[in-house]
Amino acid sequence: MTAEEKARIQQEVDEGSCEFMHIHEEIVDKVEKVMPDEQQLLDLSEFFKVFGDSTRIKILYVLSQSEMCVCDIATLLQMGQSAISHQLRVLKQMRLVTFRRDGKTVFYKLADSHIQTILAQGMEHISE
Amino acid sequence: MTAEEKARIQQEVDEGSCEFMHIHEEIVDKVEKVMPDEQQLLDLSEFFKVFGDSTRIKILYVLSQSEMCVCDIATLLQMGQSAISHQLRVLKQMRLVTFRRDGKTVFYKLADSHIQTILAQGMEHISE
DNA sequence: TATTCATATGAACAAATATTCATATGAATA
DNA sequence: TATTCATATGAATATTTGTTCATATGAATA
Repeated sequence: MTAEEKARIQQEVDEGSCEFMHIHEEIVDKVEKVMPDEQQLLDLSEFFKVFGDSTRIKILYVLSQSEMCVCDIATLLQMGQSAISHQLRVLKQMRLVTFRRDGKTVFYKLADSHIQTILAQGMEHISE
Repeated sequence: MTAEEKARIQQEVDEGSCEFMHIHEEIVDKVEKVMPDEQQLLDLSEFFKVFGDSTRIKILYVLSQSEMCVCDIATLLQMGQSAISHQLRVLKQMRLVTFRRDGKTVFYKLADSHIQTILAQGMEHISE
């Protein structure tokens, strides 16, 4: 057992989480080696967080059917323009939607095909 | 314009969201016809909500590498056993993980291949 | 260039949620 | 069957997050 491992185990004991003997070292060591950056997993959860709100899911769904403007979305969802606009900002920041301007109107659409794939996989999962 | 449409538009005006003229009726009507149940979209957002937390994403990630017990996960994530256990319950309820018992130990693993697909698509998206 | 109007934004409030601490549960085994 | 120990759970707290209201912005056009 390396010094690093000892330190790790001591930390667990300090935290009161797990005792020594029943940790499966082979598994822990193996997986530890392939863990992505903390930051990458954080980004990943931030990305999925965007899908985890019913308003945003509805927006993504309607945009999967057709490009449309803020007011079309507000109408379909029966919600206020401001709420939609706030959520569109979140979707833009996470690059889930893009937009084009046409006169005074801004048309939004899904950014890329990953979004469709993820929505479809989610639909499959909950339909099982 | 049908009575139903008029009612809808009146509602928007009441809500102060959108004025009358700039709604694109063809789009709204077309998409309205294919909207899934409110409940289905709600379930979908609840499903994705589970991916939207860094602790749960880390759990899903480590389980994508190997089946393992609660304490292995707590060790890898450097978190308390209780926190992991609470999150595993969420993951179980949403059928993202399953488990088997072996003596006093409970081994968890990912429930099905959708989970892997969704994780992979998410990784691709944030890596672009 | 003054006005209009679709969209965006800031602040405030309400609601949801993750972690910790303390403790319960319940399967294995002494 | 009494004990052990991995895991689960309830309550409390702190933080995050979504919506509303009021207002700003800024592109089109009169």
